[in-house]
Amino acid sequence: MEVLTIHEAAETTGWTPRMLRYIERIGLIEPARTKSGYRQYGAGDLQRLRTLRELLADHEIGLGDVAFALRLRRDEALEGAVDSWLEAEPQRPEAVSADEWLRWEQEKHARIIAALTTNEPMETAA
Amino acid sequence: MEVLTIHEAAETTGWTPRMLRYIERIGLIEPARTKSGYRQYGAGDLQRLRTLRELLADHEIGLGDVAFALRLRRDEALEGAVDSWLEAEPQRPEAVSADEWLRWEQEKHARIIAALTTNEPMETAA
DNA sequence: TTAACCTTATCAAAGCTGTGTCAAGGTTGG
DNA sequence: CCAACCTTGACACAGCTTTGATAAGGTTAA
Repeated sequence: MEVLTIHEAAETTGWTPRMLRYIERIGLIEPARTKSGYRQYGAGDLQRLRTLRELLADHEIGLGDVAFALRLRRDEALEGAVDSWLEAEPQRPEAVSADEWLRWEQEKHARIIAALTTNEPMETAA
Repeated sequence: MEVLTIHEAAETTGWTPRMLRYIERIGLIEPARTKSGYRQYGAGDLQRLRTLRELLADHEIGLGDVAFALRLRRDEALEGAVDSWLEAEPQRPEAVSADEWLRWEQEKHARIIAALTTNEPMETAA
């Protein structure tokens, strides 16, 4: 047996067919299709569906959260913007003047751009 | 003028006081407090409130999304788990046997751990 | 060929998010 | 001391997310 239909995949992973379609729609797992459009879940898809369940349960997060993490990873501009915003976090308000903060902000952007163009630490190629 | 009250902060940032409390409750911006509990918004808080508005508008994301990104950044176990799950993404199902996939999975964890303990590319210290 | 699948689309309900408003009470500055 | 703030908590509502059910129709394998 090479690939499973949506009902079979649902059976072996604990999701419902409905949810498998939903998970696909939000971009998390997009199985191959037959010529006529039937979904074909391969071994990798099944494993990912199972680990997805664990991920959600273990950390009390939702599908939307994982979808957002995926979006972050695919949209570098977004990731940069979010990271950049979060970066300023640990500042205690009293500790900085508006001026210092602005300089920090500008340097931060520079740092992030530098990091983006310098680091490519984890190539996905085997 | 050093710090602003919640209504003043709302005024100058375009949020409502209600939303400022909400933003605090989801962990995004936690202003200092006076001894008696009044919120004190400093220059940094105000700047972050303004850039937060931009961030949401520019990228069509919600406060909950930013809150999740913050959670990712604070909970390394969560971040590792999510990244690890997303990592397997580009695989085409037909291309891998279950065996190969499992090995890939295991190596991936090793790679991620290695990366975590090796890279500390962006120190937040000035 | 036909039963048992699959597809997409739609209606629906439960729950969460984001936001307003109000109440009961504490703090503060003139 | 009191008007004008602030606090938390609650009720409420629109809109979105998550999930199920069902319908109308295409595909497939015995």
